[in-house]
Amino acid sequence: MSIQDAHSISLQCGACPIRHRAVCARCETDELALLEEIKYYRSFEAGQTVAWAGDKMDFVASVVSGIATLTQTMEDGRTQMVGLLLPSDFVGRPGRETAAYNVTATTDLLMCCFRKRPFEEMMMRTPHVAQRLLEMTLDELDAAREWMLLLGRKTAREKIASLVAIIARRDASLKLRSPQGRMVFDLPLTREAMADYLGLTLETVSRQISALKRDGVIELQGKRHVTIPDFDLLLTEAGDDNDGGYLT
Amino acid sequence: MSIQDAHSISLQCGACPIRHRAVCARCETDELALLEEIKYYRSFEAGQTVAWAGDKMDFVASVVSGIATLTQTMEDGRTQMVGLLLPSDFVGRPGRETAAYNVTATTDLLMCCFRKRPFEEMMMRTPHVAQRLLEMTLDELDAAREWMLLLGRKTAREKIASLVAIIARRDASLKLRSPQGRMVFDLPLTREAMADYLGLTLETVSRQISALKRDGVIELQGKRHVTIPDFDLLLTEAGDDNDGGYLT
DNA sequence: CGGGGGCTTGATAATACTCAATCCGGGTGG
DNA sequence: CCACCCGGATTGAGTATTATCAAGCCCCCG
Repeated sequence: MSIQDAHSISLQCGACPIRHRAVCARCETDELALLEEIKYYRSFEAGQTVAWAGDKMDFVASVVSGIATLTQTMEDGRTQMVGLLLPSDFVGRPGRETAAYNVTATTDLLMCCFRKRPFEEMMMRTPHVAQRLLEMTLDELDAAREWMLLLGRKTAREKIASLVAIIARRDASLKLRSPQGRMVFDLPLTREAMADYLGLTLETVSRQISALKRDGVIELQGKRHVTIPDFDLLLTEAGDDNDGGYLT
Repeated sequence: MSIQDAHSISLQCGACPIRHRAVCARCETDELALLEEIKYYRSFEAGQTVAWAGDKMDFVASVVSGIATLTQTMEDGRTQMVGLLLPSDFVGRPGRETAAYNVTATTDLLMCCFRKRPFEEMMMRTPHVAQRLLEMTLDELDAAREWMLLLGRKTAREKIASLVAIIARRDASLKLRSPQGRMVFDLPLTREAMADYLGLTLETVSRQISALKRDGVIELQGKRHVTIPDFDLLLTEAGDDNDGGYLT
């Protein structure tokens, strides 16, 4: 999906790559037709800002392709990432007028947007959108709580290992594989973005990546391309409980 | 509301102190009647565990009075609080069989419980419960993201000031006041619980409380009773943006 | 070949942690 | 009634981890 496409085509919902996971996943054919009427596509280049915290935001959207981040900043410039949005993830809050966070495209990004007002009306009338949104929000809350454990209690090394594991898992799920054994993928984030995710400085990120490489937990081809020789080892380094769970 | 009451009386929803803020806030009279049928009260003493992570949990609940915490722990014992539940807050996730976190009563606690199955059925049939739950979950997600900024980027001093401000705000909202000027209230958490909230050690919590006291940002009567001479000063210490916002 | 962004590495400093001793206040049992 | 005890809290000394400041590298691209 190239950037230009966004202006020239109107993707059919039935053929949408995120159809089965997005906020519209539960919709019936007739509901989909309603969504089809109010949706439009917007694209952003890597690095572009989608919205600034406090901006009026008159749409909500699903990420179709690419990656976006939600970040919060303090007056002195300290910034913390509070959301990492991958394809099918939802942006914006029904019932809120302004953006609560900075939304930034970290790769080229395509979003499926709905004007807020019609979307809210649709949520009132049909239950399936609201049901799916609740489910997705609960999942996000769980992810946020996992993230809080990482931020509050993990060491720098564990934080890096955790982030690599998270990305590995998401990549595997995209490829419909189970995360285990040897895995190969790309890091979609700069060292600075990783630092903002993990509550570290970019120097510490760099050092710990080097350390994990030295210790054979990860292998690097270039700066971004990663090989995990042993996913379980990575999980151990992340401080995650990787024994048990599969017997229940 | 004493502990004994939980076993002897069945509070009428119409007279419930959290009626206007809880998951049932939007319910009509007839929906309330349905809830009334499936609800029951449970009480816990301060310190008791409501559920362990991984336990089967066959109910969801609203906190009626008292305070509970959600915590996550790593194998080596490091623990991070990921939720602080005050009256009207909701516990449990529809559609999930087991508890995802440790739920602990930090004060005497009264909960209004619904067996999961009937509650889920009710969510399917009537929209008002699901709508309110979505709203509450979105609010919690916002709070979690604010919390992430705190954990990832704030100094120990800022963390303490932030926590005191959060508690002050909630206490004010309970008393239907706006948070400003001079404020007096109790800290409902031990130093250790604060440390788990903030991702610090209890020694650091203690030291920073002493420092804020020394600097006149807070005053203490005993260990728990706090006076804030100037709420704006506290917000400044918390690193929060306290100018602007009230003009929009 | 030069420039620049992203990244790495090094030296030093600051913040928060660890280990340890002591304090305080409230409840209990002699 | 008072001494004791205990959990929670405070304070101190020394250490470790991570941040800060700074220099330089790598690789792509013009």
